[in-house]
Amino acid sequence: MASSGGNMNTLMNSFNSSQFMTSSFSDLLSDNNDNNNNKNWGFSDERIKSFPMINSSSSPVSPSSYLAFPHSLSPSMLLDSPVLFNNSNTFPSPTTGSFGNLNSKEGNSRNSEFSFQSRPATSSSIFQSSAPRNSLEDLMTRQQQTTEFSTAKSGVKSEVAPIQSFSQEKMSNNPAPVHYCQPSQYVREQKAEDGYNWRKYGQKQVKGSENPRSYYKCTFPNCPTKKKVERNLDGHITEIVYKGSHNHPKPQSTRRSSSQSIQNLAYSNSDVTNQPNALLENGQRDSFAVTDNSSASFGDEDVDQGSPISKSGENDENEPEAKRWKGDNENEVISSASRTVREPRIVVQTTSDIDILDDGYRWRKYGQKVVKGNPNPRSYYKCTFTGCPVRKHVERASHDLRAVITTYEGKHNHDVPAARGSGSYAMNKPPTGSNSNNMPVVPRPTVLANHSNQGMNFNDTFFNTTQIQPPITLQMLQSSGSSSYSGFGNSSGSYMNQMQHTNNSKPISKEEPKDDLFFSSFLN
DNA sequence: ACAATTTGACCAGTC
DNA sequence: CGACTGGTCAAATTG
Repeated sequence: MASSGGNMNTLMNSFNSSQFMTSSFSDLLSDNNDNNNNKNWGFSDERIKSFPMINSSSSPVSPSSYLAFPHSLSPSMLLDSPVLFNNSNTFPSPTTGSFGNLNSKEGNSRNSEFSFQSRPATSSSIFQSSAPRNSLEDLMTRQQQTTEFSTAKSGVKSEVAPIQSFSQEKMSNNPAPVHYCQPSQYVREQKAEDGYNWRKYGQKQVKGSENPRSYYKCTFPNCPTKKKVERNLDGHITEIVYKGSHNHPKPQSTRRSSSQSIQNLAYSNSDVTNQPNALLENGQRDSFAVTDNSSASFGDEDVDQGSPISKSGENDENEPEAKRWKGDNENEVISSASRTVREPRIVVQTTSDIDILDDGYRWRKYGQKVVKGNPNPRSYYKCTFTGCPVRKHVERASHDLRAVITTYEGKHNHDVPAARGSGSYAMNKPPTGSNSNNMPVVPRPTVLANHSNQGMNFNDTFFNTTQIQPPITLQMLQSSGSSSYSGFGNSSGSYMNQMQHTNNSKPISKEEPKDDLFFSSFLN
């Protein structure tokens, strides 16, 4: 995966292809084997692939690898497809956060992996289907049931729904309780693994919950994947949130069955979009987002850890902030009250060699702090548009005072404010000289030129999904060329996510007094 | 002796 | 600017 430019464009082309837009889910599935490069996001008949953002490089995610289902593709279509939540009596290991399938051994691990299989119902399983085909209602019912049961059982409110919901209304209609898990089963499940090796690096008691939260990192060298596991007082996992994508195949030696039945599985970062049933944290739960694993050859791999169910079906209004993992921040798009999810962060350096433009939005400064490693203060800004979750912080690089590092978090849910002067951004403008007002600008990949910040289109579905990726570093920018940003395509999906707010042609800002002053102070 | 886990301290971000 | 919180580090502890 040498470079992202071509790859990115290629994928984007497929991304926007009419075929995809008009294909049924089944069609999409059928394409999976035919064109892995661009459609590896499909599901097999028996299981859902996890679509980990695997690249030959360590790049966690390719922005172009994300695919979202258009609205024309309804959730029910997906649910009617031969994929369902796997029947599972398992429970994730409280120790590893992984999942085991009590009913399966190595031999059938493929099926025991968390999947959307259509299987006969059993009274004890959570995600099992009670009908040959799952309907949206069925799914929602089970989700509701699961949530309620877990709450009743542990006494600890599960603040994120176990499975993504496709419609908020559905969440409140199914009070029927369901047995969650047999104690004996749970013991066994604790032995289960999800196929990856994890190292616990921290544990903490978070505010607002009695449940201790454990932090795990994937032990694979350079793998950025992390997960946090929250357990109730009984030791049962109440929530797992994955962050990042594995950049390696599942270790063979530890490969285990890992049917996943859990109260909550939340994916932050790109993993949210890895899951066909991922709940978009921004509330766009009626949209599916799956990821194209263009470079990975995971054909033999079972569901990646990143494939579990969704994220919290929580409602922004209902979920205590304390339960959210920082980095899930896309929720803020919907609920300005939420605090967290700040992850997709893009670090964009603007130096004397890079054009510095206004990003077109209005910002309110809400904080400033000197962070370790850089004597220069870092300013914190929020987009002033009501309800817009986007934030950014800006700091002057410690190694080069001419360099300004801007980190964007979140996605604008609105257009660029009007009356921003004239002119529009020049994409990939050569790094010559500065613009008229010396305002920082977020460079925009050309491939996103069609992306609208407003509509719930393909890209928006994805972009509103939580995506957590390492920031674009100064080195990345420099090595890839400041004008082309070719490195973004390969290195960070979040880049696109974050850059989306610059996709609209925006006039150069002339009216951001605060920013003007702020940035000018850096640039003068 | 080694690896894994625990846990208090530190840090970044937010209010 | 200080308090608060979640996430991470890393020394200490445990197996």
